[in-house]
Amino acid sequence: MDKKEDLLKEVISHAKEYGYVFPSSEIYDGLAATYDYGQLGAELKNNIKNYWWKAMVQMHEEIVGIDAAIFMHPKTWKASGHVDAFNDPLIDNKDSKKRYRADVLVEEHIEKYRDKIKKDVAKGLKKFGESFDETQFLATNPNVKRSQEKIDLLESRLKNILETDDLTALKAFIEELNIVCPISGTANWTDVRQFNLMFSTELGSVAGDAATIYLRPETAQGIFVNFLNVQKTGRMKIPFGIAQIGKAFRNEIVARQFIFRMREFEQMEMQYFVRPGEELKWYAYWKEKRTKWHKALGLGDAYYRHHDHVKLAHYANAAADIEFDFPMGFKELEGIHSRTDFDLRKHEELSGKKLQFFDPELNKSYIPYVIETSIGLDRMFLAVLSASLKKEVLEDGSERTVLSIPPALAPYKVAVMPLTKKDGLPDKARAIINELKFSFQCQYDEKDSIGKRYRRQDAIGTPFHVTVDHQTLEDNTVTIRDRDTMQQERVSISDLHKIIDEKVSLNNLLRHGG
RNA sequence: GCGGGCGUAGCUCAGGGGUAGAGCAUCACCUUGCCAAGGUGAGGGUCGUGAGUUCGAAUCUCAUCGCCCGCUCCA
Repeated sequence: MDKKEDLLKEVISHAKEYGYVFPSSEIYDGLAATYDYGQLGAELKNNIKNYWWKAMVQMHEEIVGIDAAIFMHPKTWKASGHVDAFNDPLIDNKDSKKRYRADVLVEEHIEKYRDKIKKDVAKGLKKFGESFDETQFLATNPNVKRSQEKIDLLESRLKNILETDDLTALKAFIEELNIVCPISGTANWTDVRQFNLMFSTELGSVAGDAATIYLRPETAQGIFVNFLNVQKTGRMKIPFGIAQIGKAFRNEIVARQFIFRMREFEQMEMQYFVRPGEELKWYAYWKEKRTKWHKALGLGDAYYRHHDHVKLAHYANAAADIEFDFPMGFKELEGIHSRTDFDLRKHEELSGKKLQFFDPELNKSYIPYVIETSIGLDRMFLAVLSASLKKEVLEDGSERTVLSIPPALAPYKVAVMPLTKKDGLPDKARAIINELKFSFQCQYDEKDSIGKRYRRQDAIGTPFHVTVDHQTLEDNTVTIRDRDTMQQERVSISDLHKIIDEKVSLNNLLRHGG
């Protein structure tokens, strides 16, 4: 465990040291759980986006991409369920220091009465044997009736309290029911506090005129509200998908673990619209497809595992996570959800617009079912970074730090360096860069010993290192060093482009993971 | 929010009432020339912030702020 924590620390400090990720607003002592992507981080992030976008949009003629606004009509969040489902009343037990959802505590309390009824039924069954009529028993047995009345009463009171958002009453209710913490066994509770998971802000510059709107907590809704626009203008036929990359905002109660859980984060989502009844087929299809996309990167299959949800969100009828072995252990990297027709149906209800597709084969209209693939870009970034960071012990016993980022994602593709900064070698190196820069992100470095420069490039993850030496001036050959094997090869300058392109091009990735 | 840890140079840290230190990094020059380790020199810190004690505080006291870790939510 300690080892794992240290690993995350190493990733964080490496990320900072080499310009991948900086703590946000650092000169003002930082802002909790907010990070800025630096000069190399921005490149890596863009490359990841690119790989995703091309694999999803470019490789699928039935998928198109959009870029919806972060601001959306407030009704959107009413429809999606975020307004109701993501306002959690929380309460802490002062003795055990554990935090609970206050409404869940009450529900669990109510559950006890349900268990009691079950026990009574079991008793009844035992007593009456084969002649036992459960329906009649439930309706007539005085114990059961008493329990049921209690359940009904408590449930309606809870509903009432939740609907009025009366936090004081909720705490009083918990105290009245003598609910205790399962850990400490005490009823020493803090006040109930509301945690709104959505960030609100004001739209409209004149005070008083302003309407409260939210920063989107997920990008998916931008796709759903545009379902009809895209379907009609793109003449899309089911099944088809809409992809989007964009920021989303969640006021997490606790945002932590570096860029794994941030309040401002970026999602890469695709909603795939299918015929009702065919959703589980497509769900399986996308689960496999997305897994392939990940594994094509070559970080190692052992880093991935599936986690199928047993407990499903309010909108889903099947859900699985692709989990990644982060420095903190296996955690969710991507979610594949079968969202049914929940979202479109709700939007249809609240907007009054018909969000359906006329299927000529079936000769009828229906609200499509949706399969969602949703990956956290920042998490993907962390996955790539943490799996790539290695400390190697070389044959001679010395150590090297290498960032073996998949070449297609690496910020710099090639470093070109003169062996010495004399005899015109720098000019020659510059000349090579001036050709390569049209295809690749290049870096020039002439400072320090050549060995030191190699190690610097290893540390930032540049896959190829080209060195110009005196022989270069005679026959136009250079040495090219492979970051991972440290092997060098002497090649002609005119072959450089081909050699590098073969390895850093997205094409190969897309062939295997697209 | 609660509990724990930590704030001294870009990084890692030492120092513990008497005017700020090391290693690495950075920059310049010299040297070397294919795997981070040569030499010389330079720049860089109101010791997180504020108050108190003291002749004197980076050091002691109090407060405050920030960051990190854990706990319930999620991509």
